[in-house]
Amino acid sequence: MIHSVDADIDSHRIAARISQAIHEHRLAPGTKLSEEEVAGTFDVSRTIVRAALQRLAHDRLVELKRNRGAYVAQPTVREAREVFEARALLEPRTARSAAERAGPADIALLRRHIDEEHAAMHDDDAGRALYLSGLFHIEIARIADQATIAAFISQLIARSSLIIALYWERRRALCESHSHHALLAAFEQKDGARAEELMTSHLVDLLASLDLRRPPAGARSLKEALALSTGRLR
Amino acid sequence: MIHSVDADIDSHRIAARISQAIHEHRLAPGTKLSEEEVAGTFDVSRTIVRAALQRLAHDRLVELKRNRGAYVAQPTVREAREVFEARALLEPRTARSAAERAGPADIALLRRHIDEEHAAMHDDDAGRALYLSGLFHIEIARIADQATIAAFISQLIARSSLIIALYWERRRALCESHSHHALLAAFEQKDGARAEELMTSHLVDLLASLDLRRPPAGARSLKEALALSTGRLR
DNA sequence: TGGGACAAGATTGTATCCAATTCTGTCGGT
DNA sequence: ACCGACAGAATTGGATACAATCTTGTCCCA
Repeated sequence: MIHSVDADIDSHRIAARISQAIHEHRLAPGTKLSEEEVAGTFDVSRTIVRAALQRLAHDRLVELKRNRGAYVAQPTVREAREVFEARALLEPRTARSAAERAGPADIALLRRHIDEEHAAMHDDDAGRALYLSGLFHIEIARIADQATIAAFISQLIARSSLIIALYWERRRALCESHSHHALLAAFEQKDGARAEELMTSHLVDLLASLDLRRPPAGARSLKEALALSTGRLR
Repeated sequence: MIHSVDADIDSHRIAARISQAIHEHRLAPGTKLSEEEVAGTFDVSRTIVRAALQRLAHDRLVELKRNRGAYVAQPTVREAREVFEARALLEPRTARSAAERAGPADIALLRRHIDEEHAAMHDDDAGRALYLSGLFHIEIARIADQATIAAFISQLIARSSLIIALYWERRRALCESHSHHALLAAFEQKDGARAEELMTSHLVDLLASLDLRRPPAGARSLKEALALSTGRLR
């Protein structure tokens, strides 16, 4: 599962931790990631942190502004559409082939993911639920045994997490577990065609649950966040 | 075209140069990229080079071996299949939407690419022809106006270049320009469906022109290269 | 002659240092 | 009171120095 990467061990670990924090919505889009602060948190030198931030920047999870530091990315509306466009090309066919290949162990694993997702939901830990929901998709790519595509999907799902943080319409119920259950059923029956359809509509639903009209909803800088939350200033 | 990246300017430039060299088959798979050597070549410090190599490693163009340096990647047979699998998911639909969106300027640009490709071919500069042939695909993704997908395709094409270096069967004529001409015709007629079909079969042809049975054809290390080229060792 | 141990050299990994740029707060002018 | 200029502080960018690891060559012994 964890294929030991021969590249920078620590920077990999730090990038993974930050990535997970973003995924769980514990780091909001726009948050500044000061090199020294991160270095202090993980007790390494800035050199390592810089490598980690570069890696995250390459995955579009953070944006590096020259001489100004690293910030958790804030996908634009356009980027949001592009991410879901890419997912629409990759995930349905991948789900199909995963459904056709899935063995009992794979299905058990997926079921465990869904259960954990439920548990997190019940604990009102929406962040963790979102993270697990992402893992579900990544797991499917892994089952399809396509590491290259899985890497792409991982990146897209991480970015989706940011998009959800910015654009999710609270009004609409997201209710991912329903779609995931349906997908699991298709997997159990090795019904690739149905898995492909379900994944397609799942992605459509997800996109539909976003409000991609004008405004990037979330707090992007502390200043702006306060300005917005307190109504007009003064 | 060149949207000024706010991240490391020099490291971006160096990564691009190395990437192009790989693309043009001027750097063979397995070649070691010594930090100091690269640093000397571009007259910068190792710091910059390390950033560039990390970037290339993220794109799977080089492999970073801990404490042992950076080497031009040598995709396995499995990776080769995966890359073309991913291309098969992304490129046809992208070609379709590009064909439907392409304006006269886009078509002129594509035609210029094909012409340059011909010229390179005529000059017997197979490396440059291959590079331009890759640019043709990337240009299509750009026309489709999907930056995210375009980035994925760019990476896949770069890796394809390595795959071709390792697995291309010289016997079979590659004759990319023929396929590219046909695609261009579909673009001129704004025939998205046809463009999608043509791209699919183009990719199938490309994959078919490779010899993905056992052996990774190219020279991977100097030692092994000599061992192979001189027959049995003394 | 072949193989293993050891030492010197070379290369990468990380930390630290200094320069360059940006940010912040203050001052002075209008 | 508002705006711009300027100085100091803080932060990032890049180079260098040192430590850790690997490679290479030699020597000794079986």
